[in-house]
Amino acid sequence: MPATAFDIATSRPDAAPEFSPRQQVVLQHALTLLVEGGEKALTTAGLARTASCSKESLYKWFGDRDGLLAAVVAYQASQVQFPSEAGATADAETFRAHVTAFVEALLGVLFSESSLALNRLSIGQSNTNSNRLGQLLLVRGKNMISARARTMLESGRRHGLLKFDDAEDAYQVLYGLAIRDVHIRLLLGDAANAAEQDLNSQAETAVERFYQLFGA
Amino acid sequence: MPATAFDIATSRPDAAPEFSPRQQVVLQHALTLLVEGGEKALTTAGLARTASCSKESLYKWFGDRDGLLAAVVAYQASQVQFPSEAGATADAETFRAHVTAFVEALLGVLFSESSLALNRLSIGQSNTNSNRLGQLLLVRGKNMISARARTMLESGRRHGLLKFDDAEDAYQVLYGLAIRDVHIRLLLGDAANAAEQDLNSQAETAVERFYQLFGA
DNA sequence: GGTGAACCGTACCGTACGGTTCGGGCGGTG
DNA sequence: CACCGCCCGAACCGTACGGTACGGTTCACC
Repeated sequence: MPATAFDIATSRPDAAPEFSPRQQVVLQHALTLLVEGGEKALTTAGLARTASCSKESLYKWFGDRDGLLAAVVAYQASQVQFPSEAGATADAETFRAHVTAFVEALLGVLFSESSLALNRLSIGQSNTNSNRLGQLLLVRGKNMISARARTMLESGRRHGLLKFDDAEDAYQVLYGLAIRDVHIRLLLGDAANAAEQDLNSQAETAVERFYQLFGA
Repeated sequence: MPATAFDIATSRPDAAPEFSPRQQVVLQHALTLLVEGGEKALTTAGLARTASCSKESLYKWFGDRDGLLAAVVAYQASQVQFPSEAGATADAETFRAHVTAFVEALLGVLFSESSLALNRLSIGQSNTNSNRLGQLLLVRGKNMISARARTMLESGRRHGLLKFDDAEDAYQVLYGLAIRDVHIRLLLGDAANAAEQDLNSQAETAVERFYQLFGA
């Protein structure tokens, strides 16, 4: 029994499921279908036709439809990469620039069509299946990012650039200042306005306010 | 043709669809089914059985299943009531208390099981049906609340208690400070931790930070 | 008492989709 | 060449659900 849904859900978050190239191509097709038409558009027959594979292979690789959905989530999560923080706490200037870059990358990920599609999918399934998808997205997505953010903020605190008691709390404020209600509006199908599409200036404004609250 | 889905979607947001008492009972049953089991749990046959009505009546009242979903959204939106702001800008103390109460009410609504269920439903449908549900939720829910908030904040500015350029921008910051990532986590099926369930203290912290940024 | 509207309960139909099975093609290996 | 594993394409099955039709009941009104 190869990489089935069960393995994905229970494996360590940092252990990549290592889909074969062929499987990754299929998962990319599945993701495209999801982005275009939502969950209803991702049928096993439709995916088999689009990806030129047989339904038999889909069931062999992913177990069942839920396993396929979980695999899509895991696959896209593995595609997301954040800029590394190679010693970016040199001085106040570069640290703040680094924080801004982090926020901009966060906005870029959360507002991307693929992320929105998978969030929509997971949210739609969150009260069924013992909520495997939602947990998967939280563990492989949000928690990874939040961990990265906390270490970054704590590094700033150690260098006397920031002041806060709880890094998680500080990160949540930064998140709120940056995202506001844009994420939920996009999830509901609303369109971002011009200002909200300028991720760089959005990030700078958020960081500016964050420093007003937590700057040393 | 009575209050069909089409009427609901195109009618003015402030024109209540005026469901009959019998229909409201049925819609309440539908909402309960949604809260308990998500969209999949709301089948026409299941609702007819639960609410002791006939499918024929459902289709007569609401047109089709989409119309039923839209009616549930409209019904629950009409149930949400915010505390009135009867001259609450008397002095700085009571105004700030009023802002805090508003934020607490906002948290209470957004984190309620019915609101979460309807947001999940609308988000899950947001890339189908020309996105009627999402727009409905935005217009009847978020926009109403945001309008209330803006007038409140502008009243505070007129009285010299707050300082900002754009009321919408200020409200978004207040929203972000209060909600952070809790909403999306709850939508994904995560549970709120102890601190996040204390809506009052959450609201006070958010307002405290909001005043640091926008207090006069 | 008669009439008609509203409604309930149930049976029914068509379809879409998840999941299985089968025949056949293709490439590697002894 | 024979065998075998992997896979494609297509046909097939069972079921769940949206939507419709119909007989029977209640009740208001004349």
